[in-house]
Amino acid sequence: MQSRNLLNEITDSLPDLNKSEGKVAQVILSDPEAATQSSIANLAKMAGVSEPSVNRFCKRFNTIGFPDFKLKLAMSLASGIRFVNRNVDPDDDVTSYTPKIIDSTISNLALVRDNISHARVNQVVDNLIQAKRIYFFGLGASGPVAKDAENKFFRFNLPVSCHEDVLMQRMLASTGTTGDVFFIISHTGRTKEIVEIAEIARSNGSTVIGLTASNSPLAHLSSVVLDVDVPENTDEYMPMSSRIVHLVILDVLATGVTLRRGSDFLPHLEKIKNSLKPTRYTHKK
Amino acid sequence: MQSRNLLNEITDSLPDLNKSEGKVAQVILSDPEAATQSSIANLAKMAGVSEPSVNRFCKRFNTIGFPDFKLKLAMSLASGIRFVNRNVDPDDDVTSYTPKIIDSTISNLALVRDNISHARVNQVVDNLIQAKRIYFFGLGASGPVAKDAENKFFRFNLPVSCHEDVLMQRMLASTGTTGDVFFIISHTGRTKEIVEIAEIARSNGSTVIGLTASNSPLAHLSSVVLDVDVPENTDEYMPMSSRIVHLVILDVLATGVTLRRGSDFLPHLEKIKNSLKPTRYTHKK
DNA sequence: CATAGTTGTAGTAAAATTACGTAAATTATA
DNA sequence: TATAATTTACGTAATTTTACTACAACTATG
Repeated sequence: MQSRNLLNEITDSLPDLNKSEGKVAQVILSDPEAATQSSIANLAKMAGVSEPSVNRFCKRFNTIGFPDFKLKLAMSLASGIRFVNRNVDPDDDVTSYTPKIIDSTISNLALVRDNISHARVNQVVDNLIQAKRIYFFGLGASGPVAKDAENKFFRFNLPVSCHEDVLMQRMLASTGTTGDVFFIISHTGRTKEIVEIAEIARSNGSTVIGLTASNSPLAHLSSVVLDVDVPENTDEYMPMSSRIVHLVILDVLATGVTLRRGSDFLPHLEKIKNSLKPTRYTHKK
Repeated sequence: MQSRNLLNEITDSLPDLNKSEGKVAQVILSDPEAATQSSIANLAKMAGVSEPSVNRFCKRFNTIGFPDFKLKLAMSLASGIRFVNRNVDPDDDVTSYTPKIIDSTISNLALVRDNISHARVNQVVDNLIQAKRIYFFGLGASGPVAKDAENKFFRFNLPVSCHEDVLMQRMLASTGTTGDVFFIISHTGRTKEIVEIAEIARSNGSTVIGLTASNSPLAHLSSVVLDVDVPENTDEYMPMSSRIVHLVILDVLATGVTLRRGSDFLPHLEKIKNSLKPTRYTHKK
């Protein structure tokens, strides 16, 4: 599959490689940038193997040959995945931490793009369209995400609301019925309150959609899970970018709903857009 | 500069190219993907020029030669910029609109990464650290962004608050003084209410930081502007991704503040993190 | 008509790939 | 457990492809 990242593929298949291929992998992984610049002869020397070994190594990863391999490698690097491990350093200055943070966000988005289950997305869109009511729940950092979701989805003339208060959430969950959709957003999927609320909602026959970490308690409880495994921020300096990923997934869902509604629905969106015009200063020429 | 995108560079320098170089550019721009795959001989034939012409073309763009050029080109493609014009289509299905939306977000982030003013970021970090009080203001879609910012910055022991209510905003702005920072988030920078509020704040000697579109009324009024020009969503199906960009910029600022605080401050962040532990189900082995 | 700039031809150098043979490792067998 | 048989891994050398350089011819411009 073209979709996955070449660098990851190499790392993953590291145990399956034989001796000389292993050496090649080592050299490439230790400095992928350099690898994209070097010739096959040079790389062979670096790894202490023959040129054909390098060539065979390349072909193992579904590339035509060495030049094609370098190309794919360069693309992997550019697609941002490389920055996964480039953490912010205590003595970084603006010029270095700014791109690092943006790149790490980009890299997380790229990961989601390549791994998200399209079937699940479709299923969630189905659920949202057919819902009698939709509740977006989130706590802490997911609170603003839930609010943003409300802001997006009310445009569809769907009965949406958003709650950040555990008591409200609990009450609503316990009065929900079949046809109600509880869309629960949680980075960890382990917050006790939120998990309990999901439980209550399910027990009343409501649909629970979890936008959360896979294999978390919330994920197991959900009717449909959109699982997002953004690497934990072990580094104190790295911001949590699961919020961003969650927001973008909500964008995807909103787009799915819009498309499903068909073009008849566009005038309605237009109307909402226009309603804001009088609140704005017009553009000057 | 290495930072800019090769495809853009080619497009921009299109008028300055001579005849044969122009032909080469045409062929490459018409199908950059193909260009990265083809040999110099093939590309020369495609463009109807000689091989050295292609080679000269490559060198014009600060590349060592054709292979290096292909590499850089491949990287440009991978960095996501290509998707700028790939809009969602009414008959797209999940498998096509999902990557389109994520890619367009990525592309916007990449743009910001390459164009954001580091000096301004620094200046804003300065302002935030020295602030007596910080207010985050946003309306509509920027409301959740402001809330997210509050969620981030309260961790720094800074006196932050967040307001989405125009009346509150107006009152706070009018009672602000020197040393107060009003951080105003607005996609358009043209919402009358928000612009007026910025005006009031400035007139009282407060610092106004605008996270908004360049050349907008709000941008002109601000003490410091972080300008973000995410392409307008002319397409009905495309979600507005300036929110995302705003959030990531706030991540950058938060990181800036953390770093400026120095390592003495890390235990404090750790404490906040730990305070959430009892609310979570622990990970099972 | 001269000169700077542009383009192509032909030769050369470099790089990558293939084919093949030897060595190592694995498995089977005595 | 030793050894033969077979597979797999690896490198050498030749071949082919690819890219680059030097130079010559052409074009346009003053």
